[in-house]
Amino acid sequence: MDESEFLAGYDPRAYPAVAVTVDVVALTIRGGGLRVLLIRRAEQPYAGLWALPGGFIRPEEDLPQAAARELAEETGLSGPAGPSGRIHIEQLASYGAPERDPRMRIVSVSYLAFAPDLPDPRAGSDAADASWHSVDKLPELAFDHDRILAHGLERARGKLEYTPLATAFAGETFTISELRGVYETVWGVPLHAGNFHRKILSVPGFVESTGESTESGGARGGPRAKLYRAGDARLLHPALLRPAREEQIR
Amino acid sequence: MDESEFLAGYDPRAYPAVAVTVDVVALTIRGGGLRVLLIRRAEQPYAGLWALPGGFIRPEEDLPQAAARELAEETGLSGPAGPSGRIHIEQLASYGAPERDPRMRIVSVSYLAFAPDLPDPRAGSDAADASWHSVDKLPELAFDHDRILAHGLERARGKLEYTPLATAFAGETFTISELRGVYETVWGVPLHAGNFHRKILSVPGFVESTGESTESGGARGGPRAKLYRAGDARLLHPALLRPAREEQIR
DNA sequence: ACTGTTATTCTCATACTGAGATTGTCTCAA
DNA sequence: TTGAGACAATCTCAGTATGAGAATAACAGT
Repeated sequence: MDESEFLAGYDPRAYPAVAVTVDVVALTIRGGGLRVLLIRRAEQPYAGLWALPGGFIRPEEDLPQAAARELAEETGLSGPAGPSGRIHIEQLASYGAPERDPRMRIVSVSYLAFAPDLPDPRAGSDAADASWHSVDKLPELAFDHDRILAHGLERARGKLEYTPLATAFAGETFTISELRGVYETVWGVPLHAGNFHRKILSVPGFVESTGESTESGGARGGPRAKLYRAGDARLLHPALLRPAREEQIR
Repeated sequence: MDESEFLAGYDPRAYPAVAVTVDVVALTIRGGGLRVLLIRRAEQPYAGLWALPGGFIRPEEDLPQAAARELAEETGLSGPAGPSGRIHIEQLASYGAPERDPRMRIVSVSYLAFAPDLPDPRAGSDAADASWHSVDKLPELAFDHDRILAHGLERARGKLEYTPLATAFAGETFTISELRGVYETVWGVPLHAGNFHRKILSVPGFVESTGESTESGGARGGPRAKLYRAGDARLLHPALLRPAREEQIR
């Protein structure tokens, strides 16, 4: 059945109510680990459990706007147009199983956000608590948010392979080692420092030199490192692939 | 605002009505070209224009079910669980700009479907007409369906690179040349036959030999070709990359 | 039988990757 | 002040993958 025909013949209000929400998988790197923003639910159902930040779309806003607003409400930061200007937001997927919310039919459009070390969240008026959780030791999540989060993590890991988005987790300028740390943290595997260095500098447009170096060597020694900023490439070519895992292929 | 709080305090019916539809970008290869299933709209708005098949989700069905149903209604074929068993369906993205439908707020969850040479569509009771259109010469489309279709095409082209989905466009068994034809058709570029052959056979799990060959040579000559079927790989490693286009990278 | 087509296999030069080693700078603690 | 360890940056080398072209042979049609 086509939209227009439906609408021509029925009063929308007479149809079973469907609500649309956005849920945001917001990732950042803090304390050496990959973390996701979670809020503790104050109300039933799943009161007391942790959940992804999200909420209903408003009548006048587009989906990406709703996602940026929900994220801003929890972190105080805005998206690409905002003051920080360095948050990447992209649509992830939609979930609409009839029983995913026990009260009514809710279709959730999920978004994935990356950003460099974000500040502590401020609990919104509607959330009992909000904080960054290591993705390695997650609490039980409300609704199907565990599935959404797993999808977001897999997307983030994949995106590092063929886009320069790892730079979105780093500061304005960064060293090759810091960038390698981003990859190692998100992928959870150690990388060969020499090969990584060679690769980053050989991919056109990934990074560009600032001409500067760090003020001092590393905390435990080592020479000063050259500083880079994100380049103008939108896709990495050739891609920077994760070590292949056989179980992932079959 | 969180879902539960909203629901605890408000009657959903009092909120602005939102409707959720699924729209399907169904691709097949016919007549040597890549084609998409379109239906001609019978009703306002955009009456007479072509649009992607789609419609409202039903209260008891999940999103993928709704997509499979919409596709089946137009083609008479079902998805992976159906009799044909060879149709691939995956979620594409969601679109929810407030003004994308002039009558009310509609959020559309789009799906992408691939299948081998599908039969002519049967016009549903709700559509004036339905047919396969070459993606190279498309008519004007209703709503934002041009954008959705463009997204679907780009997704399909990308998926051929790192998944064995090209086999979903071919029959149960196929020759390496037929598979190459799928890539050339979807990507719109000629590929080196020898290198393609080497590549396909060297990627583990992409295809497996049936031990058979074609009954006769090609229509215009040439030896009989060996027949293969889809292998058990879910990801191609290493990937089969399109010739890089500089404009795509920056 | 002859010509043109196409499947399949090779060759070879170039590019990319993983693993390991080298060089030199820097921090820290004895 | 000096020695030990950490680390940035570069290099080597073998193995693997890719692009381009060519060779071989089986087949259809004339």
